[in-house]
Amino acid sequence: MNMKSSRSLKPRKSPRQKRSEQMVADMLEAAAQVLERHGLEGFTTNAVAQRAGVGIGSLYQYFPSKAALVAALMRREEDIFHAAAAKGRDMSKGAEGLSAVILACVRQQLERPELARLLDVQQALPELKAEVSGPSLLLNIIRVILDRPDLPRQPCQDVAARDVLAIVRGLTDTAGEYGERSVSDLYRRATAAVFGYLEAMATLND
Amino acid sequence: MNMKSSRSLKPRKSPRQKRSEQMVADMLEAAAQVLERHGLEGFTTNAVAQRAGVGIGSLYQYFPSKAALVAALMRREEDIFHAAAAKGRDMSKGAEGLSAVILACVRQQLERPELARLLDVQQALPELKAEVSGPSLLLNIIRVILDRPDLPRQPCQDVAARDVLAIVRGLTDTAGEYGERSVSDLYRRATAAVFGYLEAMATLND
Amino acid sequence: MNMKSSRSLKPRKSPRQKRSEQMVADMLEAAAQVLERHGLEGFTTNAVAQRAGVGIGSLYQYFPSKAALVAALMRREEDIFHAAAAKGRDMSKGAEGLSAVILACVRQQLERPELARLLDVQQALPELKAEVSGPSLLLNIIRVILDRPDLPRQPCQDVAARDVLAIVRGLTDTAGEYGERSVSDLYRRATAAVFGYLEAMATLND
Amino acid sequence: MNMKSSRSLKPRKSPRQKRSEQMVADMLEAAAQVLERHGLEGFTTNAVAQRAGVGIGSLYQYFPSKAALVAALMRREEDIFHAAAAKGRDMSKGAEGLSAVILACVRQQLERPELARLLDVQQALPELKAEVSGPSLLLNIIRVILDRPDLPRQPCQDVAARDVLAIVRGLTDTAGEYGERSVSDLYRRATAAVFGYLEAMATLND
DNA sequence: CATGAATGAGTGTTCATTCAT
DNA sequence: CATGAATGAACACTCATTCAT
Repeated sequence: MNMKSSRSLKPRKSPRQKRSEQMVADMLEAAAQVLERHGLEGFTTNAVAQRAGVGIGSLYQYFPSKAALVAALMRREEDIFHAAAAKGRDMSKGAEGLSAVILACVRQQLERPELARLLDVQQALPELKAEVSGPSLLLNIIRVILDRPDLPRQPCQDVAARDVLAIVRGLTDTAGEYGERSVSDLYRRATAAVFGYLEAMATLND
Repeated sequence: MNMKSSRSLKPRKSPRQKRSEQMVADMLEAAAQVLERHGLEGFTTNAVAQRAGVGIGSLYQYFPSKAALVAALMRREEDIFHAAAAKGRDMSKGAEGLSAVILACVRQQLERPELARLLDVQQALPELKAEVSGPSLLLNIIRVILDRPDLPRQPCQDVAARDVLAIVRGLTDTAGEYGERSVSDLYRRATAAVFGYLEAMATLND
Repeated sequence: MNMKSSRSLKPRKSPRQKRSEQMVADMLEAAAQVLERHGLEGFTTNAVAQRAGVGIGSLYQYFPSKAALVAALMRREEDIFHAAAAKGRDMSKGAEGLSAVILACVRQQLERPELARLLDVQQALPELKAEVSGPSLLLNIIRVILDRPDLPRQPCQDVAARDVLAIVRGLTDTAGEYGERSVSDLYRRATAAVFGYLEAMATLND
Repeated sequence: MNMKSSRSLKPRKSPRQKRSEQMVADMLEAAAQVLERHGLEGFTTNAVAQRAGVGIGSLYQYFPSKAALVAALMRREEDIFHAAAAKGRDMSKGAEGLSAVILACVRQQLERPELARLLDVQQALPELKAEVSGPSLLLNIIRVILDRPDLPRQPCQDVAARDVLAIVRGLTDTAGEYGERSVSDLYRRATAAVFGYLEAMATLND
């Protein structure tokens, strides 16, 4: 993982044309697959290019560096995620909204567990720290939902939101490692943990 | 991170003599420090040897590969951990025991957050997957504690134990990332999450 | 600087039409500017095309290779040069003629010092060695001038002509490196060196 | 010629031991030969290592970068040079001293013409500009010699010294390009040029 | 046994050149 | 013709590992 630093992580060309868009999408999917199948060790730019069926040079036309590729992949996953989670935000009942978000997390994780885990790891790399919006979008959504009146009042919304995410992430990551496949089962447990936490915290504060 | 695979990860020599024992300990601590201070990127065998004040050759005398070094480091952390957690197992009250384990986890994490996080990451490397006893020791302890009559009955003790650990891990890792320093605060939240989860799961099953 | 070898260095099309002529000129000037501003390191065909405001493909339509582009640029500089030097050849007095040539050299050098220096360097590339007419045109002019009766007789006109050029080149290149800007000053010194050499050589031979 | 920048150009280890010294010497000689035989194009770190009969890794143990290797090679040539030139400084007669220096230059150049020329070229690379002491040592020697009373007084010693070197460099480089082999012949001409210049400059100033 | 010089496969990245549009 | 996306050979450099001393 030797990436040249100090370089923009933005994709090189805004893919306006259909061709480019498709190419970028292909490369990202290839990156995702290489990461899943061969792990961090096998995750080389050349491998990604090969899997995408393009020359290594092409990859570098769209992503100025390996770090940029990883960042873009993270953004992609974020976006899928965010779309699902956003629905939760629009629900009037906080409990329903939160459940929807949790379900989205569980689904995402169980669909591509290795990918999710490895991206989580990468997020801590110095080059990526700032670049990627991080889970802040998701955090914001959760913060908003936690404000709904039907949910137990939390001592600190920020911390609560962060913890909710942390709990779900811990559960899903571990589930992924153990090869769990059942969405409904994991969903049930994650919900239990989150709501259990929220209630316990609310009680604690009285 | 290019490690030759298919190689035993056991230390090369059972360090019977005092000198050797000390050396191994020094190397492990050096590895821990390099990992903490310079991250995955800077975690090279040469750097570890240098920090330990020994030749690279010596390092390879005690650890047949980088993976073995990492494995040993994990075992070391495990052991520290296990010692603390074991006390929880010996308490009669399940709630107290579980709290003790949680406290140990939180302490461990907040003491050397980066180290814990990075080791977590490495745990998934194929070479290490099987080798390291994994969190199973800890898991066993938790399983035993969950059997105590004062704790809510769980549908499946194994899954519950795993989830408890996952929840704590998620919370502590995230806390580490956010630079949290307060043991008591994090401990309170982790306890809330775990007990909240256990109760919710017990209720769910009725 | 990875140029495919064994390829004609002649421009691909004799630019009969105005448009083409202009394009070739633009490209050459772009090449000159890139070379000056970004040095050998930044002198890439893509950079040249971009600066010229044309597609990289167009550049290759007019120059079959990077070497050909460099060769053409050399020829361009040669030509500018030659025009100035030719005036010297038409003067009746040898001393005046030679002075005119020297002045032309000095001017050329101080105007675009980096360009001149870098082209000098390239001249030695194997692909360019033969292709470029070389300084032979200039050499011829100097040979002719050295024949004028008012100049000291040289043991060997060919060598003398070559040396004269070498001396001027050495002085101007060095001056360029040191950032000299005064034409008159450098001109004075170059004249001194050249005439000093001619006289000394003539004396030597008596 | 893509060298990572911002890196010390000092050799990595001061070769105190015989082995290291020999190795460094071998690598430098290998670098010189590759540069001579294959030109700038073929001058790759791998080629140098291969010619030296060592692994590429070894090369990088002694030189932290390609630029450092080039710098060291320059210093080596400098030193050989300097030793020869220093003798000229110790002669009482300025004319003799200067002649000795010129002879040294000519010899050096005709011995390994390509090497000298290519190193001259590299000297202008940004990474090397400051690092290499440059011709300043030689310049200093010449400055000192020019002070001898038997040599014509110059308007500016600094400029004169620089010009003397420039003239010799111009002549020797060109001679190298034309494949000249006769030291005595080139020496005669270089002397003529230098002394001719000095006298002419002295006269000019009266 | 300790050492660290030596190794070289493997990494990220560049850039001259081609060719389908 | 003009274009620029695509290509891939080649490069500088790293680091896990070995082995002669």
